[in-house]
Amino acid sequence: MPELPEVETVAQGVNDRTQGQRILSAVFSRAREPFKTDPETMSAALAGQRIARVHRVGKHIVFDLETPHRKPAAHQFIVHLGMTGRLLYSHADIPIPPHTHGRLTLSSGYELRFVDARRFGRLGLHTVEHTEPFRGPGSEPLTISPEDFCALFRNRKLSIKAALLNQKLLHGVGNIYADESLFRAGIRPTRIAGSISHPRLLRLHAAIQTVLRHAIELGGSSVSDYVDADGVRGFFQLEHRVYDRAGEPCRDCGTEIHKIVHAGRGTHYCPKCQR
DNA sequence: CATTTCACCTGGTGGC
DNA sequence: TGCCACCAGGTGAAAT
Repeated sequence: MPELPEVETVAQGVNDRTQGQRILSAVFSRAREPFKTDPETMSAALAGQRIARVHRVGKHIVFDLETPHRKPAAHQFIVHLGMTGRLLYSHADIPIPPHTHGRLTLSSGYELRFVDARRFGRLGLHTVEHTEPFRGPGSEPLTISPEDFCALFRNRKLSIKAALLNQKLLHGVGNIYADESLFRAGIRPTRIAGSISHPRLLRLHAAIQTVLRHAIELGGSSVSDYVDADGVRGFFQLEHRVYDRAGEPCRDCGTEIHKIVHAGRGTHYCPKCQR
């Protein structure tokens, strides 16, 4: 499932391949609305624009656009991959895969295709005129200061895992990286967030940044069917310490990794290393 | 307001 | 081998 490292990988790949290209046309299927903006409005807003830059904000892929005269466009194009969404940079001759809900035809003869079997992904426009650029719902895990990070959890009565999954606090961390970060920080996922000591939270801040950076270097985790803009899988799943390792020995102490359902999600931890 | 639960969706998987 | 119930989880709405 695409979380921050996977979204970062896709955004970088799309930026490398499409920066500077013009969008000749944009078409979106009407079937059952994976859209925050209606398809006609999006098509009209995107056609003829030039892709100035593609980058990541939280789990969102953000397209900065320019008009043909290189002036900032009125909108940013926002893509959220949900669970199974893919943004594929494919030559127009390549057959269109099933579950393709959107296609941007580019000046290079290639297309950017939004493919999403489970339809949890979303496409939309963010209006830039008269307002600020898209900022996402929460703070950026890779740039938040240690003190601001600790303040997010002060007096919170929910578990640290539930807090990490709440995108309004920290955006970009999902189920895999929450479990992996908590293992590396030695924190039980069910611990009440507000009860964790300051030094331990600082350790979590560092663990999250280390894990996310390492995962980006390896192109993300391909646990279900995640692939990047070129259809290539990531390798961070080989570095997982707890996620999807229920019953296997902890790499640090040999204890069996436990799996429970917590905060509505499969939650993996080492009962000895994480208190 | 803060927190928890649940529906959405369908391909892959495990059990028989 | 084949079939089918069930699981996976990001998000937002509804419930508590």
